[in-house]
Amino acid sequence: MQNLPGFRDFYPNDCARRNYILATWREVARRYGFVEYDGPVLEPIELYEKKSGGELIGQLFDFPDKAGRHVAMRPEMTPTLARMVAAREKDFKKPLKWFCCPQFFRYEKQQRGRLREFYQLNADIVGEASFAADVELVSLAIDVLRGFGFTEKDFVVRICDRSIWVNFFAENGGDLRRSTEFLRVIDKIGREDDTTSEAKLKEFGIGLSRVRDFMAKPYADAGLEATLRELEKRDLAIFTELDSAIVRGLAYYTGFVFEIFDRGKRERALAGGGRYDNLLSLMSDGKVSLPALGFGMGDVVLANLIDDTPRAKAKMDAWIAQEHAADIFVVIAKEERRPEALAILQQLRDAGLRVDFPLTAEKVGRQFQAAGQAGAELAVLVGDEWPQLTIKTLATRREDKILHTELADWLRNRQEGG
RNA sequence: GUGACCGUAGCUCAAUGGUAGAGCUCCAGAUUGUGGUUCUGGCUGUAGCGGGUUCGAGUCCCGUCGGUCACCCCA
Repeated sequence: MQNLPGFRDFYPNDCARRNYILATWREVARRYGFVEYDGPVLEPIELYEKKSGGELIGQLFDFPDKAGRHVAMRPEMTPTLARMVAAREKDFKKPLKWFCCPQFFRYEKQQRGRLREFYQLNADIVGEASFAADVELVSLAIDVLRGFGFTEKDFVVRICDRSIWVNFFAENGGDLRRSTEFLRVIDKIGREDDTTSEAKLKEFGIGLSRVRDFMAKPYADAGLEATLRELEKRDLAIFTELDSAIVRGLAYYTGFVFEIFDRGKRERALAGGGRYDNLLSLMSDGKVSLPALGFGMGDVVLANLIDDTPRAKAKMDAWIAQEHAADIFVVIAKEERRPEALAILQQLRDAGLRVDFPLTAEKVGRQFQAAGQAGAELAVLVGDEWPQLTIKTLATRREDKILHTELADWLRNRQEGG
């Protein structure tokens, strides 16, 4: 039996890679004062129909459950977050700084950087309308990537504000009721050929050349200017670029938006997000109205970029080696001493050390080989000299002989000595 | 969902339509109480699956499943 397309088996090394990514996400998010939350993996389909309907539904893993409820595997977190916040909004001091590392499911044809199952860091700030929240969120996204060992040479954050396009639209005689439609056309300009874009823009009475001119000159409204200045104060401006072409495909974004790309342009977007000040009100039928913003960063593209970037790869490999390494390997040199060796083993494990040993009788040479493969620092050899032990430091091959009753003290001294 | 290319050992890959191979990994020995190197030997295949053409198919054709890439979409 093969696994389903777009779904992954996580063998120990794959699992370690995933854990590294999740651990780094969590570590940086906590450094920023974000707290972790989570919700159900399975939701009623209505939750996702509410926000946009139509196309989104086609990419859901959805099915009837045994009671006939129409349910869907979660494809994103925002609707769940909106429901959770709406239900107990008054229990939490604003602004909320919440993050989550959920596994998502989307029925799409997989290719590089896109599977049917993936993890995504989601970080959201709810209840703060000021640009300071925009800066905090982008800063978190940048520092997460720095946490993986990336620098400004590896990625760039392209930022924009949808309001500059809404203003442009109004100044060019556009009907503001159709501004969302207009933004969708702008979003696609880079991906569609010019004749298609030209034709679409004609519906709004705007020429492609005028749009191109607007994109070409650096422009920022007052809010975006403030955001950029603040990023400079945090020394994070080197990671960012103003880019009028970033408007994001989703209809619900209301202002500040950003996307993060690798400089080599080999991968899909690493992350994307923005402000969605009206979404909570929409999702809660007007019950709760709070400004909000957030971003998502997926593990698949991120892992590709880590593999492509030697500095980041080395950092990950070091973490994994550390995570998997045993502290001590107990070598049973005389099988008759196995009971004594097991007592030592238990004593060491009780002390919180990671200790491995041969489950069945093995040649000493093979045991040392296993010790090396386990990444152990020390081998504790139990054999003929009992009650004396031989402790071998594997990296230096140095050997110390001590009484087994002195083992705990010996280890303590070694640790204190550095 | 549409299109292109690909599918041979656990992994990376060879072999004009003519008896399925190599490297790595793994296992064993050289070395009966001291590892990573080296040397020697060994295991592994329904050629993704199902049809067809042919004296003969890993090779050519069709279908199907899976993979990769592009389109689409990107919550």
